[in-house]
Amino acid sequence: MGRPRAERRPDSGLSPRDELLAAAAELFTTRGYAATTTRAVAERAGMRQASMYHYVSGKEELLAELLESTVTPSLAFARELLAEDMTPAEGRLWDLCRTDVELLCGGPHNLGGLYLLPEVRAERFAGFHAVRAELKDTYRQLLAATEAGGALAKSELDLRTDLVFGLIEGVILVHRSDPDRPVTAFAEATADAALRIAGI
Amino acid sequence: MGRPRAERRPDSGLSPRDELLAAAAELFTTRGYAATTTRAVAERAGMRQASMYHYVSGKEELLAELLESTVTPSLAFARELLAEDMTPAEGRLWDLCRTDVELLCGGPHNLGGLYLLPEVRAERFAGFHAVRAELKDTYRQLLAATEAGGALAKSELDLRTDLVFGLIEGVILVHRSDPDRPVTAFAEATADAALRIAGI
DNA sequence: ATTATCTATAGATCTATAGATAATGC
DNA sequence: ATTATCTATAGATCTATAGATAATGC
Repeated sequence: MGRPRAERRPDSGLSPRDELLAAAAELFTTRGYAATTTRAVAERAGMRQASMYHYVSGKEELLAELLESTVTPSLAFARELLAEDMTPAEGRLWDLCRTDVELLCGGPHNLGGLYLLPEVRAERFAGFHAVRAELKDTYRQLLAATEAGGALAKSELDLRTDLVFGLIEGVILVHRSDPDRPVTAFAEATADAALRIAGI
Repeated sequence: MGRPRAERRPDSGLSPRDELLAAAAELFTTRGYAATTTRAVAERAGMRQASMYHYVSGKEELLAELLESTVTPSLAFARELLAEDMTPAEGRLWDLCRTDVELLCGGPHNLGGLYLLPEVRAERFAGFHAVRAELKDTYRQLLAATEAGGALAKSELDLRTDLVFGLIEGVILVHRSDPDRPVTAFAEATADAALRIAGI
């Protein structure tokens, strides 16, 4: 109900809010955040610019929600893995790496690419940064639980964590310059590489 | 000569054009390209907004020039290394990785971070992409010249090149989240990691 | 009556040009 | 006379609000 839209389109199945999020995801990742106007987002979602404000307070809210949606599933999986303390840490770390690469490269738009936006550093997105820091800490803990990692001094452990985490996030850049690469094999190869960096 | 500036400042030693480039480098990397106004760039360079147009045609020209200045030195060094075909390729690859990490993390602003800007994909910056592709190809050739690399099938060689190159560029992200890390040790550790990924 | 949408627009930018001005050089 | 700079501004945005409208539900 409510006034009909000016331009009717086939039903996407998504709620208007989700249509806005999907439109924002595509535009933010391809054109950038600042370069994307509220009009562009609204129109791609099938409504007029002003109608967008019925669902969200503005662009910021869209970016904040998209950002969190990229890390939250990773963190959930990472925590599951961390809890399984009877399986060897090596295999769990490998699983985490593979899954993260698949999550980063899997979606329709390069959602991980949102993390590259300079605006993301703003205080407004502290929530995202907190979740990301937790995810990184899970990497550190898994690394420390491996046989090779258990022997490391703290500073060396931190360094390896940064290198492994950097490799995984660097995947966003690789994916950006070659979006059509088959994901599964690439995710496994990256996980292999991560373990080699970790010293396993 | 010419009319004096409205606000006098201590001489930086740089030409006005270079002051504009330096200002743009800082603002583009921290706030992003689209979010940076011509006024912000000009004013940080010590002149009024309109005066900027006496030196450059607009923001695009600044970004194009900054981008090329980040890869050109890398490529020059990479080519030197490629030519030294009596020294083992393993050591040369390590040198290239180390030097690139130092170039990416060394400067005053996170200049490598420019590469993360979504706007960089535009056709306008084809020159930069060409130079970057050449640099990546040098990585591939060095890798192929190593003992481990010589045995690889083409697709496997390409994959390892992507992983190594991804690790190096991923360093931009690591550097962004921790800009104060001592660069030299980090560059060496990253080069070590790159060789491990390469299978050496 | 409720509500999802629309149209219209005020106010705040931002870019790029036009034309004035304040130095130096000849 | 030359030139690096300035001030002023036209034209083109873009955001967010105000208020109208066209559906459905009761």
